[in-house]
Amino acid sequence: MYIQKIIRDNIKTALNEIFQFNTDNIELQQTKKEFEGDVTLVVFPMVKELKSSPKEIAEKIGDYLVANSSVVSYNIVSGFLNLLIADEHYLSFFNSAKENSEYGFSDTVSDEAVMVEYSSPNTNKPLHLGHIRNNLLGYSMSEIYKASGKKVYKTQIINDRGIHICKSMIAWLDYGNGETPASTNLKGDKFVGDYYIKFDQVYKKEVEELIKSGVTEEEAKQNAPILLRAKEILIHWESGDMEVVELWKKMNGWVYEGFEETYKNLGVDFDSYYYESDTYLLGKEFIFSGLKSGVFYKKDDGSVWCNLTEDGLDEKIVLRADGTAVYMTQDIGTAVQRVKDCPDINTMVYTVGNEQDYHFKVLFLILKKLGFSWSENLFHLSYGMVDLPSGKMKSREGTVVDADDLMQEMTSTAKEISKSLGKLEGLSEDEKNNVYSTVGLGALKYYILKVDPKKRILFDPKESVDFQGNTASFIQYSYARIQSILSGINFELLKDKYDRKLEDKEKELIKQIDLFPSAIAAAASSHNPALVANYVYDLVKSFNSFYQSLPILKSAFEDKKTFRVELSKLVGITIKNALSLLGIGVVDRM
RNA sequence: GGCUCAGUAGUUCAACUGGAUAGAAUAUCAGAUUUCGGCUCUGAGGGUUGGGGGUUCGAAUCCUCCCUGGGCCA
Repeated sequence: MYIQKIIRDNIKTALNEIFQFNTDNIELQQTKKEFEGDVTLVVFPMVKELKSSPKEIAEKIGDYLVANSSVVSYNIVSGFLNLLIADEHYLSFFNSAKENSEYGFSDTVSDEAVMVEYSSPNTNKPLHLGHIRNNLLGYSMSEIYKASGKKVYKTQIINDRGIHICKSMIAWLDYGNGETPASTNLKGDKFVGDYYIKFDQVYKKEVEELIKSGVTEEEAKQNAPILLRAKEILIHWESGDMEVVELWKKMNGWVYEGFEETYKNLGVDFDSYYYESDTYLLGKEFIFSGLKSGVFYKKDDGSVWCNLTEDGLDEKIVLRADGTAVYMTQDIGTAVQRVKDCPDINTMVYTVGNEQDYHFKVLFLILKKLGFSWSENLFHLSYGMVDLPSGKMKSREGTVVDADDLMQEMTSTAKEISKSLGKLEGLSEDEKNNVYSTVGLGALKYYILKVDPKKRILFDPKESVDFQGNTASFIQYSYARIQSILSGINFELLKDKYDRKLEDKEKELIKQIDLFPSAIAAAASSHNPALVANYVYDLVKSFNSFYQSLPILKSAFEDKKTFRVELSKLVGITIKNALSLLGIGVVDRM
């Protein structure tokens, strides 16, 4: 049982008994260092309701708590009630948590599931830095939901159809000479991506030549021969032309192999996959039922629209005049399909960049108007762009940071640093490589996840490999240090009873550990992994302060030493568990 | 033009979603230690929270006008 929760309950009873007042709005916070106490109740919010002065209310609650709970004393500073909690309370919490290697994770699983969509790439080019942020956010949120007791489905929708893949196809037909990823020793997604680039080069050249021959720029852009042929392929694909479909399958297959490798390296995975080629025709049935119920209306040209002006938005097209689907149509259909596939879903999270904020606002509103019960619990996990110092990333201009290259770079930087520290003697080559990638990728993941998703990140590769400061390496290092402390301990000599007053640093550390579950809950409800990242950083700082001022001796068998060793161990478990929610691993030595 | 998100120490980020004197790291500076400077400790300075106005016991946070930047929509 967690300390803050117990105090919260105690205060509730106190309010009920003294004032016959019931509320869930109890504002607790950690007491600031300058004041005496452990937990602070802010009494201002109840002043109005209770029609009494803050001081009077605080006194009454304080007296009640001292008499009826583990609060030993209190003080009041202008409407802040600072409560001092008995050591035994911390010790009993500590005793119940210390052997639990799953500490912090919920041990019950809700019947209701949340589906998290992330990654969702196009199949014409490799994953880049933007996808990395997307994947890390999606994966991390999934793990955080799980830890908070939710059942989770991880999924993605792959944009496998359309003109972009046809461009790669036509370029491969023209210039591929029958080469394959295997024959060129290239990763499948890179291989296909190269033909997309090839297409663009040829296209630009053709446009230039057309302009020289006297055609206007606009016309040239639309009528370049290679583009016309790509469009033709798309039409063949849509009519189910066997030859085209086979080629399409083959090339997408290469891409998927490449993607899987990247996902594996990044440490993310999925429970299911949706493909646009399966879903792009979905959704029309709901347009028709929406027309009947008056949610949508038809314009003279036959296109179908949704009027959202009453909700402060504008009108939105949901079906084209020729009866073909737009993105909105598909997304409606896909959402319904997902609930059909997994009936226990009651929440869906879409991890998509903030350039689509408006799209999702509209989508959620339309689903609500169509009357789906689950539409109340849709969330767009929107994130800012990852910029480079040199400017915005554009796939055609070659300034993208490729996901695989970046991961490789991070790993080799970690290798250089580890080598110069030289603490990995005696490990096998495999073990060493594991350390390098855990540290290198950890640095990347933490650097990205510690930032509020809404904000844009200026990604400076140089700075990201700076291992000083608020970084994963710093946290991983603390974990490794704890393991090295534990490795010298004879656990059979340890005592299991501690009868003494806690020292400040010890208490501070226990308090910090105690906050882990609430950090998870907060991260889950605000859809923000950065809260977990900041939590673990604070924990490590508390630990370092504890570690520096209180000796932890290797031959621990006295009360004090035993206690500190076991406390360090629990800190290690907590760090490991918290990092795992961010997809970051730990190592015993580094 | 309309909508929307962001703006916090020199820099990168926090601030438990309205709570106490806005905190860390990094950079800078000053001490300590010594092996010429690097590593490690200790400490200091650094802020009109983009700007003005409002709401209340209390505002970085909420409302309202501007300014700057990003993104959508025509």
